[in-house]
Amino acid sequence: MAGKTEDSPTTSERVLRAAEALFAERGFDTVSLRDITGAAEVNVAAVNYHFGSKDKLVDAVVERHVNPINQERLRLLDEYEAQPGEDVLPVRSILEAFLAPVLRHIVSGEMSEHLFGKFMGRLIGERGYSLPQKVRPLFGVMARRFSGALRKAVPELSEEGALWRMHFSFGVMSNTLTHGDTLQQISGGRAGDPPIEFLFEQIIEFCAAGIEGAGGVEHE
Amino acid sequence: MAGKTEDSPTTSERVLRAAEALFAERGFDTVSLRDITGAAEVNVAAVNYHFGSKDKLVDAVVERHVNPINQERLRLLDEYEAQPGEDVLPVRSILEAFLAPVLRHIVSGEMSEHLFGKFMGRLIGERGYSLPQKVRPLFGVMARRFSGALRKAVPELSEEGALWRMHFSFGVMSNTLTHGDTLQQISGGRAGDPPIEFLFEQIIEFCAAGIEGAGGVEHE
DNA sequence: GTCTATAAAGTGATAGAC
DNA sequence: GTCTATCACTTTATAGAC
Repeated sequence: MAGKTEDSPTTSERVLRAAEALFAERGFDTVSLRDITGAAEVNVAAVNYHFGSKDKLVDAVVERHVNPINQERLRLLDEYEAQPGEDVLPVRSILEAFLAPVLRHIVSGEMSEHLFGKFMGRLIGERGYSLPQKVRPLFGVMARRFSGALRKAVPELSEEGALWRMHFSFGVMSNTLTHGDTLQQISGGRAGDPPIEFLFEQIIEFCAAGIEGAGGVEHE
Repeated sequence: MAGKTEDSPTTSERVLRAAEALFAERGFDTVSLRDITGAAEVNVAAVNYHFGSKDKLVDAVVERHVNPINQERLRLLDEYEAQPGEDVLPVRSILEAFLAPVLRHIVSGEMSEHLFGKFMGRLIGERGYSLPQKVRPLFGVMARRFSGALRKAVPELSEEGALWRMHFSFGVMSNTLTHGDTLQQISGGRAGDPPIEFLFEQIIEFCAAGIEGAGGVEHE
């Protein structure tokens, strides 16, 4: 079921690739099975044959991109923490473990920057928390591991505070990916056109400062 | 066309209120005219009579919530800047002018926190930058005014850097509104259930630190 | 595994009576 | 300004031939 050669992709792969591009561009609900099978140049019935339903196809597309990224995030955090030398992992490294896998996913061309940003935005905006079963648990693990690392790095942080600050950081990344081009339009080009690597560097800097500038983080 | 009394809302108002709740809950494209007119308890034909089309209804709903918030943002920034005493408006105040109108919009019950968050998320995720004509110009004005204020407060910031940092801050707010409840689910309740006012306070703190910790913000 | 043909339901929009 | 009835279309999904 996996990749075969570059030149003769499986029918189900043709469907997946066409689907992810169309979903990113126009949204999960707006895109019809006919749009997908048309772009993939396969028969209308192929989707239901290979995936069971449109909903399951959506889940498959989501899983295909989100799980590898989250796994890589956890792997990187492990790797950084296992490094000898420093006994406390600095905030910047934690953020890097969190953000770099997304950057690599983009740069490696799994999906173009433009598409992947839109895809993430769609996923978050349209699907909200009704994420497929197969991607949900990893998010729980990540929340625990990353907020834990953060609390070691910034001892003043409560668990609650650490979780929310991770969430804030996720918001910065997600919004930048999804709507970076919006800023450029709104500002009439005055926001420049910084390369994605530079933007990620800026995000890490912004978020690290935000996290380290942690005051009281308990309500009441 | 405006509000009449509390007890006998206009047909078009019934439609608007039903529509915004449904759009927030389920997305612009997923909700049908029949869903809306059913919830509003008006006739199917009423939408086309009063608004012309479903698209125009969507625009009306968006405009109704977004424009007042943006106007209030600019008004607040004017007010703060006109205050004697300090000659440079601190970053925290700039962020407050940016965020407080959203908080007020929620607290005043124009739309509930839950709904408004989802609504913003939908708007951003599904509509992207194809915002209605009537709300677009205000965003341009805001980008200019707020990034200008920021550069006065943090002279090291380039125009580009100021715009991107405003954008980052917007991302934090937008993502928190839209997916605050997601964090609570992911973390298994360990993120607590902080009141919205406290969360906004935290966001301002996070973003102020992120903006003030501005290093080099020019690429190349 | 892939195709055609079609079922069954839902969509936005509108004409025309009241 | 509100209603019913209906048009023209698209949607997902599936049965059955090959």
